[in-house]
Amino acid sequence: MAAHPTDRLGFLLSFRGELTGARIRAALGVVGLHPRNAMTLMQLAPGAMSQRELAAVMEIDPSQLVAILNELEDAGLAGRRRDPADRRRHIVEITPAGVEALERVDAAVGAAERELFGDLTEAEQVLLRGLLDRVVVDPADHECG
Amino acid sequence: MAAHPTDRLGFLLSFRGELTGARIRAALGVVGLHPRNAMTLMQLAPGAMSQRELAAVMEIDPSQLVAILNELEDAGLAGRRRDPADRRRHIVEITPAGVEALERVDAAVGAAERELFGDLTEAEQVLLRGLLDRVVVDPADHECG
DNA sequence: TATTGTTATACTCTATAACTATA
DNA sequence: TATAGTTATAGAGTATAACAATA
Repeated sequence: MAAHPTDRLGFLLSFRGELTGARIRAALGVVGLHPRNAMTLMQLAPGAMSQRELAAVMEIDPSQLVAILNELEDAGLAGRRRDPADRRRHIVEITPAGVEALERVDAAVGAAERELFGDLTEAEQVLLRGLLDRVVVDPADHECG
Repeated sequence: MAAHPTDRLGFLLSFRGELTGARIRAALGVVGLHPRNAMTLMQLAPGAMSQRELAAVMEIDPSQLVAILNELEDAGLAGRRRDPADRRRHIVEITPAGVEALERVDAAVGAAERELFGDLTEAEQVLLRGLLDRVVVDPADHECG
């Protein structure tokens, strides 16, 4: 007992995840975009959707999405238009300039991943993915005291 | 190209790490302590040290440590005393009550880890630890834009 | 003059609730 | 009355700089 943080697998995963996240966010920012704005662009790439859907997918509050989309719109990387079927809704879509920016972001993230996982063989990366997928993370019923 | 976030190993590690961290923090809070206060107690368990050393070990600013130690001291879980050799220094040490609290925290973190990694065999947990240790996370020279 | 711990300040993030316009 | 988006406000967290005591 009395295990030091660094001896525990939970802390190791948490800390490595944190640092990996920081490295990925640095890559996301390559175009001069705030990391969360780049993430939003990624979510929009497959196709347009309403703000509410987008907020649900990204698991953020709709009110936070407003500022993100304002910035993306000001930068000409995404656009909002009213849904004719329900004029309360905004349909959000990525612009051609947004697609271009996203390509550069994708390349930077790919490079970051090659750096992060470069010491692992392809097989080991598959193994790591498989193990991570089996870590039980159900955020429910564990509020932080 | 144009890989969706969830397809990328970097995002997977980052997100799992995030959720694992949340679960661990919930466990750290079991005694009613703020997670970072419990972390501080963990660092103090092996032996006393100065505030500056403690801040260095925990990689936080010394000014942030002040509030943490105030709370731990108010709760009777840690104590500060002047270093006779250099009266500028505070020597920080865990109290018997702090050790007791830490035992309960340790038990809760252990339980959280059994939950998180319960689907993995011992061998797989060792494997996961080995793979995580080989992820290259050198935070230097990658500022977030 | 440099160092230890402390205080004060400002900035970012996030969470919440009110507000508008449409339905 | 309920829903989509927006705005405003407050709280936590963090980073920085100024400060007092000691070396």
